[in-house]
Amino acid sequence: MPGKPKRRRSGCPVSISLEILGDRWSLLIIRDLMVRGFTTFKQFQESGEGIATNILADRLRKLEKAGIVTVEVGKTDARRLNYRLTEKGIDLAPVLFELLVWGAWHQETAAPWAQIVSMRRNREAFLAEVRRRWQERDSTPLLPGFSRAAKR
Amino acid sequence: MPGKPKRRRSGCPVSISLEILGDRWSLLIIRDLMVRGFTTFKQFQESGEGIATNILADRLRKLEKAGIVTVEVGKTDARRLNYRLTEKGIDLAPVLFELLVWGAWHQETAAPWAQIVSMRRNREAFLAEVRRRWQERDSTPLLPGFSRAAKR
DNA sequence: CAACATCGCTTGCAAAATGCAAGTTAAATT
DNA sequence: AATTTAACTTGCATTTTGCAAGCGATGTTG
Repeated sequence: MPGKPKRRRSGCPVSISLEILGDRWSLLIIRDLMVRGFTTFKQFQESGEGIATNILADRLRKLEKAGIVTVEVGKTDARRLNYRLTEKGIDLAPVLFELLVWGAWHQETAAPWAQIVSMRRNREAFLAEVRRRWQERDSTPLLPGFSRAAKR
Repeated sequence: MPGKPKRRRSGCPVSISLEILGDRWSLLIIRDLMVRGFTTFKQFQESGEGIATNILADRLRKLEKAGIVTVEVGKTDARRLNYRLTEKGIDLAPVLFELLVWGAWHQETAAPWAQIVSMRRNREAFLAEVRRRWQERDSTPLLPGFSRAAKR
């Protein structure tokens, strides 16, 4: 049952988390699922970050194997696959939240300052809202994209 | 002054954070600096995760350029370089905290369950303690290592 | 219902990052 | 003076990433 034992670097929880999430793309896909309301391959592809399709396919497969996302065939269009976060996936909200706050605080980003200050002040409310949306399958964007060529 | 403009994927704070931290090693080094009290190249090298020395050197350089760590020559031994987190670096504590909690919760790790429960309950106190230790240059380990061959 | 478009990939190949072992330099220790 | 130690660097093999093109199944259009 336990597939391949997959050699771990250590038993440290941080290290184990990073073996799944420690790359340039996985957490961005999760972000798109979490706060942008994306559900399809196409949307990730056009998210503005410029991920290659082979990498995207690979990451989605790995995230599914890791139990972070699920896929199901579209009801009305069988070509379309709908990706969705699992509970394990939505539990990454605090990680993404802290990454966002840290980046906005210490780097130059496109995020408006006032919004960051507000998010920091209302951390719990924000995270509750993220979870509520997930539970209710509400896929209206909670945060906007910040791509250089934001086609909106 | 702004060196090379370094093409960014987008202006999203999460994306920008991941351009610095999104790999398998950077956050582990930061973890070692933050809660294990490591300060030298040698210590990182022997941390049990098995990082190669060329990669370690590269990451330390990048983290320094990113303003996350500083280096200074040892007072008593001029061979020894002491690495230390900057304030920007210690501000990553919440990110690491959430990664640790998520990993311990959803994956099989070596972290004792009771300790995780306790950490979750006392998040603020824990983070305050991390910061206190940093300010006071207290480098006694706050959390243990979990390497398979933990030589302690 | 035939032609065309769209979705979610796969394939092939070049370029970059990573991993491994051995070597190097300057500073300490014996 | 010889040896050890710390912090790397170098060379090379392997792996991962990036880019462009192609492909099969499904859906839409005239």
